[in-house]
Amino acid sequence: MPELPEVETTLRGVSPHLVGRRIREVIVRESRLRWPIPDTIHELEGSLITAGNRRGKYLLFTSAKGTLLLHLGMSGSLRVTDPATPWRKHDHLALTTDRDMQVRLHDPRRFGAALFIHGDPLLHPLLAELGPEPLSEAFTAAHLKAACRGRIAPIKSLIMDSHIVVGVGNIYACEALFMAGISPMKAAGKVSTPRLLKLVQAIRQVLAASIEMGGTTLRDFLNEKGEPGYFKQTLRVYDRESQPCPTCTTPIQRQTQNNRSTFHCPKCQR
DNA sequence: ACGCAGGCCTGGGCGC
DNA sequence: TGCGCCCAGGCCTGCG
Repeated sequence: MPELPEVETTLRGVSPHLVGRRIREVIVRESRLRWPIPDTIHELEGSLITAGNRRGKYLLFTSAKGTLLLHLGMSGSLRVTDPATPWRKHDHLALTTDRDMQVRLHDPRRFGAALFIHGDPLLHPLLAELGPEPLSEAFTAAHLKAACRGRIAPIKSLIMDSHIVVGVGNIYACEALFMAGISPMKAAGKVSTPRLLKLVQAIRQVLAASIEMGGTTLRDFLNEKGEPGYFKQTLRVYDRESQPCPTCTTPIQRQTQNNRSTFHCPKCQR
């Protein structure tokens, strides 16, 4: 579900309720996520959360004891709620704060994760090898060009590879490639440098615009208040099979790449 | 090293 | 109404 804009939206929504707050209680109702929730997560109890950050699609909440790492997987979301609110099915984890509020992790498919990391989280194997943040200055055309050199894999696979650039999932990969006029199937190594520059700009633009609108709610993404994001209405190719291309009216095509749906305009994207 | 398919899960929508 | 199939914002693992 969530790509970078949805994770960023979640971070912004949840941070005011966690950062500067002390965790009173950690409640684990279902520990079987992508990896088991470790017992060490209870070390958060009594701890002050001093910072909330995002690295790629990972959320990081810092305490003196260690860092809480959350990943929302395909179907995860965080909700800020009163502790008295009835639990929903698939509410797996909750943090109760000293303000008597709860942040609950809801994740029907359980592809998400909640880990507790001692020491520098950026050295954790999940984070250590990640590529640059797409909205940072480190994500440049030169970087993308170097990553694409000699690669015969489709360009879409490369921009969805978190070792090359983080945060770009299926929706925004399709959208950015449309904006840049590049076919998702084109071999990465064969995309010209000017077009790679356009792609970098398109990725930045589409992610920033989506964050502005609170992310994309396709089916089930909701922010910390349970509200949807509004970027879906802005999508130009994703989930629009057979609908007219907004530029040239050619029907948008859907096909499968790496077991994922790809949407593109066969005329505008080469 | 690289490219790809499979697997992890649940739930919604569809055709029969 | 029910069943089986396909599909879904991610990403790790293991194969050739």
